Amino acid sequence: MSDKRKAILDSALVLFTERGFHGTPTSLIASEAGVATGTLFHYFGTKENLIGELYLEIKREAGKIMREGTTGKDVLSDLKLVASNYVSWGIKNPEKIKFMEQFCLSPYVPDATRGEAISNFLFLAEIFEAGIESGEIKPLPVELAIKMSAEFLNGIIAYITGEGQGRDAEEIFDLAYPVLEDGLRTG
Amino acid sequence: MSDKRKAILDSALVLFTERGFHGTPTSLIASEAGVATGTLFHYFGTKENLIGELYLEIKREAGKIMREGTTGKDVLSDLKLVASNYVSWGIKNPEKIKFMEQFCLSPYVPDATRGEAISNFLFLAEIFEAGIESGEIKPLPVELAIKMSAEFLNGIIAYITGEGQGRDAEEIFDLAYPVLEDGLRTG
Amino acid sequence: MSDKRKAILDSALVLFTERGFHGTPTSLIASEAGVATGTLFHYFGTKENLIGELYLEIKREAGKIMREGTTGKDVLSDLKLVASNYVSWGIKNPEKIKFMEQFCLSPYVPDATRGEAISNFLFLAEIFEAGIESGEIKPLPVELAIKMSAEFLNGIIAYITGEGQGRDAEEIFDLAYPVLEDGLRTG
Amino acid sequence: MSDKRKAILDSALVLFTERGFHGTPTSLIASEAGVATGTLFHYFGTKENLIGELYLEIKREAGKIMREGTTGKDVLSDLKLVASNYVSWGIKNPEKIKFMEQFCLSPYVPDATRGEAISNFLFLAEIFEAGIESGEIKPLPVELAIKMSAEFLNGIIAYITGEGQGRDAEEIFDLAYPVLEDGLRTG
DNA sequence: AATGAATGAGTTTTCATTCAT
DNA sequence: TATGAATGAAAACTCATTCAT
Repeated sequence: MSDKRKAILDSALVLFTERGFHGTPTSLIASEAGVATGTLFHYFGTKENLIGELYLEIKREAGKIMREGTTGKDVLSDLKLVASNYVSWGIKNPEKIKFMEQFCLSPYVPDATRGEAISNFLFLAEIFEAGIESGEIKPLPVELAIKMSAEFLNGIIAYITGEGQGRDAEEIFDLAYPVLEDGLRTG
Repeated sequence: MSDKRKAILDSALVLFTERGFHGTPTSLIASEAGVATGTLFHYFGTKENLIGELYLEIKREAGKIMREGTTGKDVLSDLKLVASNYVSWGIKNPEKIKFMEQFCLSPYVPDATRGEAISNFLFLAEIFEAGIESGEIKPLPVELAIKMSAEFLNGIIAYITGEGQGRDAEEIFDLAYPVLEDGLRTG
Repeated sequence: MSDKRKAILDSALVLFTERGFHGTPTSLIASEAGVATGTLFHYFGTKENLIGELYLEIKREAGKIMREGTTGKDVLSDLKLVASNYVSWGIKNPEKIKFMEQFCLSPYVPDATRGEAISNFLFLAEIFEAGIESGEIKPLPVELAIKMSAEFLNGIIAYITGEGQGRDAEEIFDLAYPVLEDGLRTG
Repeated sequence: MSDKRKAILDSALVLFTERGFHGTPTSLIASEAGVATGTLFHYFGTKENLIGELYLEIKREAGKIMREGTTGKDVLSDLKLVASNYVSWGIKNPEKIKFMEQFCLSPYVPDATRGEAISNFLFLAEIFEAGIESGEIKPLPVELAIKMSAEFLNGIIAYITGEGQGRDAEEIFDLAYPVLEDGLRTG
C-alpha cells in the first residue's frame, strides 16, 4: 500500500475521532498527512469512501489481533485470551476504539461496509457456540452474548484509558475480567 | 417549556441520530419541527447549544427513570431494578440510546455539558459502594463497575432493538441480566 | 419578480454569452449582480437551473415580441412583420441572440427546458401553413421553412451587429428581407 | 500526422460537442482516445490550443469540401454545387456542424484562430461578387449574402439531421435550395 | 415572540497541468 | 515519445447565523 495512502488513513483516524466526520475538512486530513487535497481524492474518490476504508481496515486489524494465540481447544481460556488481546490492543490504540464506538452507529459509514466488516468477528460466534454446547457457558443467544461481552470490554478499556490512567492496566484487567467470566459461566 | 422549544428538541433528537450533528442542517430541524429557522436560534442561540441542551435533557431523563422505585435497602434488588428500568426505557426510546452512545464521545457536546450530566448518575456510585462495603459485590473500583455495567446493559438494549426484535424483551432481559449479577456478586 | 432575481438573470445573460457556461463562475454572476453567492442559490437552486430559467425567459420574450402587431389576415405581411420584429429586437439585444445561438445546441440547457420553450413559436407554424395552403408560399415542410427562415434572419442580425455596424439597420433589413420573401413565395 | 494526435482530435470533437469545452476534462479526451493525459499535453500544449487546432482542421476541411467541383464559369451552378457539397458533408458529419455552430461564437476559440479560419472561405466572396457584377444575383453586400446563405444552409442541415430524419436528404435539399436561389437571383 | 430572505465563509470535489520515470 | 501520479487553485454548493419586519 502506497505511503501516501497510509499517511492519509492515519491522519483521518485521528481527526475523525477528535472532530467527527463532518467536523473534519478533507483539506485538513490532507495537510496533516503531508499531501495535496487532490491526492486524497486520487486514492479514495470521496470522503465517504475514505471513512469506509478506514472502518474496514480497523475492523480487520481488531479481528486479527483478537484471534492471535487462540487454540480452539479450551473455550474459557480462548475467551480470556481474546478479551485480553482486545483490551491490550484497545489500550494501545485508543483512537481506534474511539473510532469504532463513534462510527459503528453513525450514519457516515455505509451499511454495506458495516456488513463487510462483520466477517472479521465470526470466529467469536464459534467460540461461544462451543462453550454453550459443552455446558461451560450459560445457554444464551450467541449474538446477545457477543454484544454484552464486547460492550463490557469496551467499558474496561474506557475505564483504563480514562479514570484508571496511571494504574497498571494488567492489574485492572485481572480485576475486571472475572466479572465477565463468572457471569458467563454456568452455575 | 414552550411547545415550539419542545418540537425543536424532538426533531433534533431524531435527525441528529439519523444524520449526525454536522449532517443535520438547522433549517431541516426547524422545518421538521414546523417552525422558522429564526425560531430555533431564538430559543437556543447556537446549534452547539441546542445539542447540549438535548444531551442534558436526555441524561436527566435517563437518571430519573433509572432511580424510580429504588429503596436503598437492598443493593442487589436495587441494582436489578435500576438495570431493568434502564433497559425498558432504552427499548422504548431507542433514538435516545443511540443519541447517548453517539454523542457521549463525540466532540459536538461541550465538555462542560458532559460534566454537568454526570450528576444524574451519582446515585449509582452510592449503590455500588454500599454493595462492596457489605461484601455482596466484588471489590472493584466503583467507576470501573459502573462503566462495565452500563456498557453491558447497552449491549442488551442493542441486541433487543437489533437482532432480538420480535422476541419478548422481558424474557431476554431475564436471560441476560443474571450474567451481570453473577459476575458482580462475590463468590 | 424580485429585484435580486432579475439582477442575477441580467448578469448571467451577459456573462454566459461572453464566457460560456462553465467559463462563468456562479460567484462572478453573483458579484456582478450585487448579491451574495448564497442568494443566487436561494433563487435558482443550481447553476443548471439558472441557465434553464434564463433560456425560457428569453425564448418567451422573443416569441412575444415577434407576434406583436400580426393580424392573421395576410400571410406575407404577417411574415414580414414577424421578421422585422425579430430583427429589431435582435439588434437591440445582441446578447440575447448570441445566448440563443450558443445555448440552443449546447448541452447545458436541459432537454425538457428546450421542449418547454418551443411553445412560444407555434404561431409560426400556423402562419406558414396558412401561406402554403393559400398557395402564396412554396409547398415546403413547415418545420423546414421555419428553420431556414429563422437561421436566415439570424444571419441578417449577425451581419448588422458585426460587419454592418454603422450602416442603417432598417436599410439593410429592406435589402436583405426580399431575399427570403422572394425565395419563399411561389414562382 | 501521428495516429495518437488524430485519435485525440477525434475524441475531442465528439466530447466537446456533447459536453461543451469546460464540461469535457482533458483526462476524458485522453482516455477516450486511448492515450495518457500527458500525451495530450505533449501534442497540444494546452486545452485551448487543442480546441483551436480542432477548429482550424474542421474549417479547413469544410472549405476544401465546398470548393470541390466548382468551375468558376457559371455563378449559379457553382453556388448550387457549393451548397450541395456543404449540406452533404454536414449531414455526414453532424458533430462537425454542431461543433462549428457551438464554437463559432464561443469564447473558447481564440480570436486569432477564428481569423485564420476565414481564409478558407474567401472563394465564396469571389463567387458572390462575380454573380452581383454579372447581374445574376441581387446587389447585396457580399458579407451579408454569405452570412444569410450560410445560416440558411445550416437551417437545412439542422432539419435533415433533426426532424427530417428518415426522409431522403437529396429530396429535401432539392425542395429547400430553390428558396435560396430564387431569393438571391435578380427579379 | 416569530419569521425567512439574505449572507459569505467554508466545504467537497474537479481538473489542467507538470514532471520524474 | 509516452506515461500517469501528484498537485493545488478554483468551482459549485451548503448552512449557521443575522436582522428587518
